[in-house]
Amino acid sequence: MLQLDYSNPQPLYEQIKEKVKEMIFRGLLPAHQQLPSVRELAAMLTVNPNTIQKAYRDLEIQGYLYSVRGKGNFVAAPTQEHIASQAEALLKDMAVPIKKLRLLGIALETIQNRVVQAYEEKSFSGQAGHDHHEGGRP
Amino acid sequence: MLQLDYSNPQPLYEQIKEKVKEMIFRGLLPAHQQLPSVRELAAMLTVNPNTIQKAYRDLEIQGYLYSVRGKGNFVAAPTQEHIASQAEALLKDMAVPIKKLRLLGIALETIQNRVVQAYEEKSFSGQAGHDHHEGGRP
DNA sequence: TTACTGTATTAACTACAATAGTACAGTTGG
DNA sequence: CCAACTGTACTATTGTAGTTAATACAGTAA
Repeated sequence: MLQLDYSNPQPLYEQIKEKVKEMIFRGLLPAHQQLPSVRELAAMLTVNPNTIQKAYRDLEIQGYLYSVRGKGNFVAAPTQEHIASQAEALLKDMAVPIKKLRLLGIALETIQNRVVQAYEEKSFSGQAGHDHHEGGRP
Repeated sequence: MLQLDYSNPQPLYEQIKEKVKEMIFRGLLPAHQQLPSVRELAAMLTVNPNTIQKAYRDLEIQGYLYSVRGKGNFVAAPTQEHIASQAEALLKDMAVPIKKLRLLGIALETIQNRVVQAYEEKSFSGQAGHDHHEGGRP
């Protein structure tokens, strides 16, 4: 469901953020769905609760979650504005490699073909997990 | 000519590598052109010689430079194979944001429009304000 | 020889990522 | 109320990467 890669130089909390965002985008986590508690998810991933706390906090700041003291963390309702700003950031990211490719003398058509290819490709970490609701139980 | 950004979280040696690569791609540094010595460039950028050494070393490993003990560092002659592998890496980089954009529900056409836009844009590092519109499509 | 080149090594300092432990504040159900 | 859960905050410690610093060694050339 949420697998961490310790050989990845990317920080654990960044990996967690990515996974949660991806699950939200895929619709696996509907709006107002409660997330595992900081301590619970930390136990599931065998990382420190502080690491989860940082991931959740960042996601809250970025507008993906909202957190309620004493209750938990919940998926935020997506706004059109939020999606647009996320898309804009991603489109901007693409500009850098494109400009480098032009400097390398790569034709625009070549790039566009790969864009279509990437867009149509079955995406990364492909398997859909199943929903498993669970209460805390010692 | 080669300006470092200390507010950039990217390591100095990475910034230096990027700049040198860019100058090579732009043809400002022809093959076999001698680069500033490690100590000289370090003095120019007011950074430690070790930082320059690391940048040069990485560029040598990546095939951009060759270095001769006692003489200096020189721009390597570009090979078709080298360019192809660089291009492949950049194309691969583009795949990640594209897949995220699809998850966001962004249309392929929207992405492609921005690809064209980025490709045709003149500016890269530093210079802004010059909106030299060239070509364009009806 | 002298003065330049690249190269290697070690030490120290800083920042960040992560763990560990503790403490406090708010919610909820029995 | 109380116990058990939630989020939140803080300090201390470890490990690693980036950077500076200083020194040394090896090859080239005037």
